[in-house]
Amino acid sequence: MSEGQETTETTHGPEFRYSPALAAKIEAKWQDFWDENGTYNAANPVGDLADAELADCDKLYVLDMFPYPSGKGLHVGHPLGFIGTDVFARYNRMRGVNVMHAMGYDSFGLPAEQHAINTGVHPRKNTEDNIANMRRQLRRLGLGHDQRRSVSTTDEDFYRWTQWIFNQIFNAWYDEARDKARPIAELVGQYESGERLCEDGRSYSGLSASEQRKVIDSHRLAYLSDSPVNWCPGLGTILANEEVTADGRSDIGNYPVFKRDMKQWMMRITTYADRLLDDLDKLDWPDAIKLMQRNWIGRSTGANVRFATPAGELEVFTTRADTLFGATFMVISPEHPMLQALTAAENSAEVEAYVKAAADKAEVDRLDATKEKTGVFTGSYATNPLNGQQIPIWIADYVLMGYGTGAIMAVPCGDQRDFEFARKYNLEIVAIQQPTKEWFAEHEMKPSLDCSTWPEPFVGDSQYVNSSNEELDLDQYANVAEANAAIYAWLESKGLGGATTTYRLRDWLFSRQRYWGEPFPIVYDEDGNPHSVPDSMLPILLPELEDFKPTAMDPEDDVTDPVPPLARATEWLEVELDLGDGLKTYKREINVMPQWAGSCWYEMRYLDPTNSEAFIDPEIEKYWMGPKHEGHSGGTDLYVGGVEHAVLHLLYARFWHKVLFDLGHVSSFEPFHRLFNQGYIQAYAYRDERGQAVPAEDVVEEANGTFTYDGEQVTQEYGKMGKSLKNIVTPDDMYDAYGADTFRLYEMSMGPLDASRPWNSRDVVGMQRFLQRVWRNLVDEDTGELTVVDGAEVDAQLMALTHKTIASVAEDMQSLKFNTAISKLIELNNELTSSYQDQPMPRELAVPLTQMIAPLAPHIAEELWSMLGLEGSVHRSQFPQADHAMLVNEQVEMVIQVNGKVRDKISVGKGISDAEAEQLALACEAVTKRLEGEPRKVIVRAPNLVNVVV
RNA sequence: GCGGACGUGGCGGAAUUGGCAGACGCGCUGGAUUUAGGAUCCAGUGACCUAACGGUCGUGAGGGUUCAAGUCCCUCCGUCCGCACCA
Repeated sequence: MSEGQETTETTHGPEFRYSPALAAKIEAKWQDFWDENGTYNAANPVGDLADAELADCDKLYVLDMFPYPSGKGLHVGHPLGFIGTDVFARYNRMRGVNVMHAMGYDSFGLPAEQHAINTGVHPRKNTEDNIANMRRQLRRLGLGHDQRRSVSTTDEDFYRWTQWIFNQIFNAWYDEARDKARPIAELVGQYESGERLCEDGRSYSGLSASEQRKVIDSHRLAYLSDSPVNWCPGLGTILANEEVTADGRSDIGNYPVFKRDMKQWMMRITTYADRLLDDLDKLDWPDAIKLMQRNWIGRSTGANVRFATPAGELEVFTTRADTLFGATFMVISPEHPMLQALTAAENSAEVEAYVKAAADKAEVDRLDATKEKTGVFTGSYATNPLNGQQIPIWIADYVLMGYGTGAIMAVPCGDQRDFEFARKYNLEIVAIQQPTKEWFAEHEMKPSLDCSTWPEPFVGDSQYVNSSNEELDLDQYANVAEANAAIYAWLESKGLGGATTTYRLRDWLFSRQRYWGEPFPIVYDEDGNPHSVPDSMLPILLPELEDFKPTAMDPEDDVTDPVPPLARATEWLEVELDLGDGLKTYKREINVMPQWAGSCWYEMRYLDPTNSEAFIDPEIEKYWMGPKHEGHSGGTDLYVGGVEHAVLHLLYARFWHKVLFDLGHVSSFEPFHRLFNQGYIQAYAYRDERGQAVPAEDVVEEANGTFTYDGEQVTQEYGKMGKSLKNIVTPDDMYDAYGADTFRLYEMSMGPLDASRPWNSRDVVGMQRFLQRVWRNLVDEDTGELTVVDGAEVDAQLMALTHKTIASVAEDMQSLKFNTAISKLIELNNELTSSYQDQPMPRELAVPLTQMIAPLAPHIAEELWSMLGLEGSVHRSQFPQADHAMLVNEQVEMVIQVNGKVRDKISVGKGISDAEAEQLALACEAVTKRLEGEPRKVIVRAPNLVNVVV
C-alpha cells in the first residue's frame, strides 16, 4: 500500500490487514484484469463468439431477469439475485462447465419518458446515463459476466429484431387443426385453393381485394381491434389488463383507468391458452408461480346453453349446467350487444339510466365485490328449455362482458351472487338439490326444500330434486359430475349447447401511445389496411422529435382522445414504398410497442449478440437452449428474478417463444426451463412523533429495546427501501465501508436466496471479520508476505475436515444454498485459524480454501491465488474434488438415550454391530443409574443411536 | 370470500429418510491487546431451578401417532402473498 493512500485509511491496524482500503485496491486490480483477459467469456459453437476449445464440456445458461436501468441507481436490495446467479455461475465455471452469464438492459419504458417530461432531457440521453451508472455499480460488484454480450433493448441493432419478430407474429395465423402457428401465406394458399371457405360459407376468390384482406387480417396473431381498452389519461396511454390493478388504477403511477373503445394492436395470446397452461407441467418452476399463471389463464370447463328470447337466442356460459332446472332468471351485462333488442319500451328509461350509470362508474367501484348488487329488469323473458318456464331477463353490472358470453343463467338456490340478487329483487328461488343433513345441521335448521328458509345457497354434491321432465331425469343423480354429463348430452342432442371451455385470459393489448418504445414495422395503405414493412427495411428507427412529450392530460379526463407523440413526426409519418403493387404512399403506425416486447426474447440475443443475419443462429440457440431430451422444454437452465413478474413478463415471453417455436425459428418450446424467485431485501424505517421518517442510519437502539433519533423516541416499521422512508443503503455505501467481497458475502449469508429478509448494516461486519481471518491465515498483516508453507505435514483431522467441507460446499452451491455454504467455510476457517495461530499454514489446505471462497468472494480469492503463485485465474481453476475416502470417519459419536432423552454420547467404531452397541449402551452409567431391572425395550440404530426404554 | 406460503433464542437464520434443536453470523457478557476503541483477537451466551454436580422446560396454541416429533396426522390462532362478482 502506498504512503499516500495510508492517510485515507479510516481504520487503524497493521499495514496489510484486509481493510476496506486494501479490499478496494485488490478489487479494482482484478476487475481490470478480468475485463482485459475476458475471464468470463463464454464460447459459442459457431459464429463470431465461437471457440474451438468448447469440445466436450457441458454448458449452462444462467440468466437474471432483465433489469430496467432506473435513474435512481441501485440499492442493496437490487443485486441480491445477481450475486446469487454469479456465485452459481462461477462455481459451475470452476467445474469445467461452459457457462453463459451476461447482463443487458431493458431500457425502453415509461420512467425514462416521464423523466423526460419533467426535465426536458431526451429519453435516450437519460437512458444511456442510467445504463452507464448501473454498469459502473454492477462492475464494482465483481460480477462474472461476458461483457461482449451486453445488449439494450434501445439499441437499434436490438430493436431491429424485436420488429422482425413482430413481423413474424403479424404474418402468422393459428392452425387449430395442427395446434400451431403457421405463416400467413399458407392460410392464403388454403383460401385460394378453395380448401378453406370463409366463415360465412362464401368462397375467398369471390371476394374483393379489400374483403380478402379483412378475412386474412382476422386470422393474424397480431391484429387491430376496436374493443374496450384500459385508457389511462394520467399516463396518456392505454394499458394491458395485467397493468391495471384490482382497484382499477394503473400499475405505474396509480392513475385512474377508464374503459373505452379504441382501435389498438392486440396479440392473440388466447390461442395459446391451453399450451401455456399445459406446458407448465414441463417446467421446473416454483409451484406458487405456476399456480398464479394457471389462475391468470383461468381455464374453466363448463357448457354453453342457448335460451330462446323474443330477440333471438341468448347464449350463456355456465360451469353448473346441471342446475338448469333451477334457473329462474337471467342476467346480462350492461354492455351486452342484445340489450337493446331485449329492452321493452316501458323499461327502456330505467335500463338506459342503469347502463349510463354503469358506464360512468370508475372501474374501482364497478369491481367492488363487497358492495350490494344492483340491476334492473329489461322487460323481456327467456324460455327455460327444460321446463318451458318464462324467466325474466335482467341487466346487472355484476355480470362482466369480458368473461364467458357476458350473460348468465341465474340459479339462486345454488349460487351466492344469484341468491343475493334474487333475495334483493324478490325473484323466484327453487331448490333443485336436497342439501345434505350436515348442511342443515351447520345452519342449525330443519331440512326444508323451501328456499325462503335458507340462509345461503347450497353448493356441492347432493341428491337432485325437481330436476326432471319427460326426456331428462337428473333426480336419479347425487353428484355434480354425473348430472353435468347427462345434461351435456341432452343439450347437444337438442342443439341447445354443449360442453365448452372458457378462459379468463384475454388477448394482449400491445400498443402504447408513447414515444420511448419500439416503433411498429407497420404502414397503412389508403384504405387503412395495415401492411408489415419488409424485413430488409428494418429497423424502423424512432424519429427524432423536437418535442417528444406526449400531450399532457388531466388524469380524470376520460373523453379526449390520446395523441401519440409520433403523430408530430410529420416527415417520418408518411413514406413511399413499393410493397408489391407499385410505389405508393403509406402512413406509418404511430403507436409504439409496450415495454414487455424487448424482454420477450432478450435471453436469445445474449447468445448471439452480433448476428446481423438473424435474431439468433439456430445452431447457437440449440446449443444453449435446446431440449435436453425428448419431451424436455428446453430454455435457460436457470432464470432468477422477483416474483413480481409471475404473470406479465413470464407469460408474454412464453407466448412469443412458442410462436417462434411453431414457426421453426427455435428448437425449445419454453424460454425458461428452471425458474427461481429470489426474495426481497427490505429494511427498517423510523418515524418521529409527527409521523415523519427520520434517517434510519442515525437511529440508535437503546438498551431497553426502544429506538431514538436525536434523543427523541421514534417508532420502527419494516418495508421497502425508499427515499421517502429515508432508509436506503446503496451498494456504493457498502463498497466504501467494506468492499465488494464482504458485501457479496453478507447478502449471500443472510438466509436462503428465495427468502425475503431485513437489511441490517451493522451485521455486515461479521463477513468482514471472516475475510480478515482468511486473509490473516495466509498473509502476514505487517509485511503483506504470504505465510503459506510447502511440504509441511498436514494434520489428518484438518485434512478430513477440509474434504468434508469441499463435499458439502459443492453440494450447497449446486443447490443455491449459499448461506449454509458460507457457514461451513467459516467453520473450516475457524478451525484453521486456531490450528495455525503460531505457525504457517500448509499449502495443501490454503489452496482449496482459496478456491472454495472464489465463487463467493472472487477478488480476495484471485489475489490469494496469485500470491500463492498459481497459474491463470482462480476462476478458471478446477474446483477442488472431495476425496470420499476421507469423508468416512472411523470413529463416530453414538447417542445414548433413555426414554428418548439424550443421556450420554460415546465414541464407537463405525462398523459396530447392533448387539455391541446395545451392550455398550446398557453398560454406561447414564443408563445403569436409571435402570431398575430389565429395560422394557431397546431400540438400536448402530452406529448412531441407542434408545433404552425403562 | 377463494387459493397459496409460512410461524424455531434478543435479531437474521441452521437442522438428509422422524433420531443430539438452535450450525453460522449479528448483538450481548467477560477477558487479552491498545494512549484510545464504534478496530482486532480469545472465551461464554435458549429459558428456568441449583453453591455445584446436575435437572426441568423449550420450535405459534391445543390434541394425537411413535421407543423417539421442529419434521407425520387433526383442530385452532397469527403473519405474509396472489386472485378478487370469472358464472
